[in-house]
Amino acid sequence: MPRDAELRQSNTHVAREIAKLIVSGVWHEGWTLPREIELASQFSVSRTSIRESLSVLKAKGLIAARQKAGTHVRERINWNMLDAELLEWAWALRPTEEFARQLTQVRRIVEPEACAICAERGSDADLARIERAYREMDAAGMDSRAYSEPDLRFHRGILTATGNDFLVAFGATVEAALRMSFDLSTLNPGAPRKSLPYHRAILDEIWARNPDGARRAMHRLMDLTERNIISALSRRHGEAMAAADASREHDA
Amino acid sequence: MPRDAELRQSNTHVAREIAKLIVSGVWHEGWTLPREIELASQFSVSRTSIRESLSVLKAKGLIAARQKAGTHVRERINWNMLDAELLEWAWALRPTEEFARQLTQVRRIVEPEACAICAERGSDADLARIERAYREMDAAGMDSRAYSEPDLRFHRGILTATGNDFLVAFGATVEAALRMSFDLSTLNPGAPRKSLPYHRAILDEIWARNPDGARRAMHRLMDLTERNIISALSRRHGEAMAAADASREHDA
DNA sequence: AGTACATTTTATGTCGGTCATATTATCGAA
DNA sequence: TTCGATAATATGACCGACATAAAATGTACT
Repeated sequence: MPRDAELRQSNTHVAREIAKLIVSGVWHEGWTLPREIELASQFSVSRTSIRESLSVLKAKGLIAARQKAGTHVRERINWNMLDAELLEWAWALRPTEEFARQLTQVRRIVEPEACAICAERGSDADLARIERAYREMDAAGMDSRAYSEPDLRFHRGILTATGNDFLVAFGATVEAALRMSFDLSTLNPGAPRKSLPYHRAILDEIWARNPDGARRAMHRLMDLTERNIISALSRRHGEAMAAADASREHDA
Repeated sequence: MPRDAELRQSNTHVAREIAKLIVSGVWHEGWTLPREIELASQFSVSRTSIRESLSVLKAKGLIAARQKAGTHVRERINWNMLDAELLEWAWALRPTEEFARQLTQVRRIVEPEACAICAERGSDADLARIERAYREMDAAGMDSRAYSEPDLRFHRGILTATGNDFLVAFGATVEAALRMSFDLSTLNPGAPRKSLPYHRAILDEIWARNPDGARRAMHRLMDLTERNIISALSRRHGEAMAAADASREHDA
């Protein structure tokens, strides 16, 4: 369990907590955060650990430090929102509809084009890898968890097949989007599974070395994904409303 | 001078050096790097400083550490190549044609779409900001340095106007591409300046709230940029060849 | 011999403290 | 009032020790 192990480590935990305060806006842009010693006592860790946490957040563009002047929150424009951990934290801490909308919008821009490039230039070995991922998705049945993992490999496979390191790096964004879908799949069971034939269509176009068709097929999958996310979120919204009504009745 | 100040700081320097070894492939994927104590003596800094450097590289996805097992280079798929510093390092350390090609390819995918969204949804205040950046580009004349800075603001302005945090984060990639163009502008003076009317055309389409036109106009700018980069790189290649010939003559 | 379990080893993780450095803030003299 | 010297202070770097987890080794038992 590498992820859990990481979370258990104190510096990762502290980094996450501070990131939470920043991403949620409690510590807004330009804000000078408490001195390292004060942070250390607030989080009950040593100054060394605080410094390691801060250096992680510095690396992700959230904060910057200057001697004597202190450490301040950088403006959003410098935040590396395409970073894997930051995406994970942002969704886990604030699973908003806005986040989902924006993430889906970026996927719609990047993935169809990547898919076209893959159809044009992907090696047969790349395509075989994607095919394997597809078969595992098919074999997963209705288990969202078992479906989600090869699904990510399918999309990462396409990005990797482009041979473009920056598109490969975009895999972190896709991963975040799929995690989001997975989180919402309890509200909309079976929705992921419905995407299987769309994946088949994409793969067929790629095998046929048809860039335009591949782009369109990926675009249709993005449409479906967007519809699923929106309906899951509105359902969540509805449940929240119902819960509020129930609590009002209970109060009365 | 925040950038210079940062570079002077020892942990940033060490992080850059180690990143160089990893990005250039000297320390390949899966490689277990020397123990922290050994790194400390190699780089003549304390273990504390090494640890801060490593935590930066961990944050960027280049390496991962496990107690007792050591620290290893993660596979490329986990590298956050869209990170601002990593982009800067990668180009500074290995200014290859492949890097330029890939970076340009990603811009071609993202920026035209962002431009269309900007034309559709950007606020008048957003557009005014882009207009101001354009005017400063115009006023910069033939000075590449003075032209480059508002150029970045122009493109960042479009990304910001989309209201999408992930597209905003893509600004780091655009920044890297413009820095690359600037570095190559000594080989191809005046090339950046030729892009001015293309920027005007983009702005006109955005003001006209014409998404399709804006997308096409941005696409034309990307075409021009790609041509400029390729010609500068082939010129550099030619100069390298000439230098090799000269040295051969000298040897003979 | 081979396997399951306990023990040792070791590299990263955490701690507290000290000193260095840069930059802000303060104070004093012209 | 302004400019320059000085003091205060928050981050940056260093050190040495101990904690922890996991790999490697050793040991007992089948």
